Amino acid sequence: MTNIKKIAKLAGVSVSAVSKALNGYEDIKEETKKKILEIAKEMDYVPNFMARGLITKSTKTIGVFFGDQTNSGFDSPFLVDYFSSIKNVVGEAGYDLLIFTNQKRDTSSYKVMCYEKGVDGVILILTGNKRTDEKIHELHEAFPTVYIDSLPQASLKVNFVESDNEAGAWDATEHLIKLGHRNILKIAGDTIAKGSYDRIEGYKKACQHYGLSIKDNWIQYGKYSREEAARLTKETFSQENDFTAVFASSDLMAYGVIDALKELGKRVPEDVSVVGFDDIDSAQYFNPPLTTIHQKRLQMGETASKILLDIIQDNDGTIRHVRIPAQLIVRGSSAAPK
Amino acid sequence: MTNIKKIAKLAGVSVSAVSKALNGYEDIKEETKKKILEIAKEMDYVPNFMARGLITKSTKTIGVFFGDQTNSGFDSPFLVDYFSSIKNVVGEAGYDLLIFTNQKRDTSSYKVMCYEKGVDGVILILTGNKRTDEKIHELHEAFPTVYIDSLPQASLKVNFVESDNEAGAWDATEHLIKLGHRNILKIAGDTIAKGSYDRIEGYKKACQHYGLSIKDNWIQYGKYSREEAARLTKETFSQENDFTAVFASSDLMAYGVIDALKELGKRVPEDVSVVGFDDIDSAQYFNPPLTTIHQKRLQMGETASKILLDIIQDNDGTIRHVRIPAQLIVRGSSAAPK
DNA sequence: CTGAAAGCGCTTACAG
DNA sequence: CTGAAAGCGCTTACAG
Repeated sequence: MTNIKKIAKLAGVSVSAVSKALNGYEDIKEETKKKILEIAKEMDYVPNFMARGLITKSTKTIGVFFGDQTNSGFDSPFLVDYFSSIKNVVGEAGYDLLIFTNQKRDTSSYKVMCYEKGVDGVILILTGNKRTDEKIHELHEAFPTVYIDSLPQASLKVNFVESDNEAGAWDATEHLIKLGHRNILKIAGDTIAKGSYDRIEGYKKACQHYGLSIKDNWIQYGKYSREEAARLTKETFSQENDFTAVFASSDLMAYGVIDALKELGKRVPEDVSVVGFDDIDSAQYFNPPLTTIHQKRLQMGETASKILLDIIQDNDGTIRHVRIPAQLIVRGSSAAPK
Repeated sequence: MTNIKKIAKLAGVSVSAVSKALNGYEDIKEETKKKILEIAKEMDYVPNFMARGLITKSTKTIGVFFGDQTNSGFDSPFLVDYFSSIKNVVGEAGYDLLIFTNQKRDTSSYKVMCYEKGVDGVILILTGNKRTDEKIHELHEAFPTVYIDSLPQASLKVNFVESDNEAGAWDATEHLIKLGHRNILKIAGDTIAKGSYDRIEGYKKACQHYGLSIKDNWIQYGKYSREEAARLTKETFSQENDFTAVFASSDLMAYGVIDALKELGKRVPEDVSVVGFDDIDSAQYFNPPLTTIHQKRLQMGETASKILLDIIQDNDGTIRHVRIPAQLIVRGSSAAPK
């Protein structure tokens, strides 16, 4: 490939002049500039981004970490939406995306990985079990960072965007209560993410608000796994058989619940109503079509990207925290109890 | 951040010595090496990858282009599987992924973009309408490149991995014929990709093999769009009403066909059988569950990544072309005609 | 307006 | 084994 030096030689000017022409500086004669640009074009000049980045410390690249966790790699139904919206916003602003996949390096520090690749900012998505407050905080101190969803701890002082999980869980629970259900089993997710707690909170508060008292074993932890949710459902129903509804903290777990209910010879929604959370693509096609809480993932990705671009341009140190409303979608898996 | 110079100073050695220690060279005293490594660790040294890349011309990064096309951005149901498998293979080999999203630059040349970002190799996925033989060929000459799926032209001399589309289409058609169908409408995709032609070929050849004669208007082009497929189905059925089966070149189009048939008051599969192609996630949940051709996308991504890593290590100029078998999955949308 | 020079942080022959 | 030096391709004060 051509470099700035060759162009300078051909144009009969200095490399500084070429650099200025190429970067649109004003203090250069229009004529000289034109000539340089012509030659550059003729020679198919492409700036070497590493040489440039070495000086400017910018690579026009956004780093993305995601999915160290079961059910949240690229196989997660959410990721597609997040990526698609991030891609658009960030792409329009002139950035490419660097996805950290290298497993040969020491992955104990997000910060170090970012230094290594020289990204201008970072988006963290569902970074799973391996995340810790320290890792995220260290990163946040060193790079413009936005966290999407699944934050380890509520108290963490980082920029982040999430669904309003508590309100969503409240709406799901209220929906069941208003249909007439009194005994509602909660299949919760794991306990590492803020969102998981919020979905339990919403359930508890709605029950309390409507005067339903919850027994200890009414909240079970299904690890966001279809199989585990099925197992728990069977186990819990074998101990206590008067549940008329189940509220699962994810659609995948709701599928597991329905699997189990079918095995137990219960019809959904005639015998037991089931509500999920997420509204993944297949939820509308499931049999029965799943009543669930729709997460506005595109909007979440978009919002996170915009915040990140803002911070990259001007980081005033303010911590931003955006909560996107989630929406109850009533489909065929919920109905009034008999 | 610390650099090599500071470490050299602290260790009381030259920068060359530090560089050698850090990169595991042999011609350095064990004792010196140890000391350097200790200090580097103490100071949280991270090599500057841009300075290194400037010299080594390697960034340990694989570039990915995808989706300039309708229905094939990150919103494509396939992409997830491709990415997930690429991520694993490439990540194990010590590479990160650079996704070209920047829309502010001139995107007329893949090659130029790759030079700009300094990637070590490239994977092209479903790069849609904007792709041309020249663009792809130019890239192939300059960088280790593998194309997955959706190749513009059969003749193109590039490394690529695809499903065996023709055999898959043959199997789908044969399945319908063996059920007893004689009048099978083909809703094909667009006409820019090799795979699209192959799926038509498979249909034609199977029909021919079993002595079915196809009329001209039995092959319609639905642009891989659910809506367009629905429109075409209604239009074609209004002209000719004796089809007992439809074979669509994608699941999304099969959904569109079923949408249209429902509108026309036809039951699937009782009145008309429908077979799709792809086996996207929701196909099994659709009502009725869709009979379709399963593409082994994970295997495709894996194969493409392995080929790419091979080429990066040792490019002998051989063009590799791998065809992965696709598999008929019989579900509820196909049955014998009445 | 123009160019010589320093420098970003590293690696790589090469001389000792 | 060790270090001085050149150089990767660029940008950025600075002097003229």
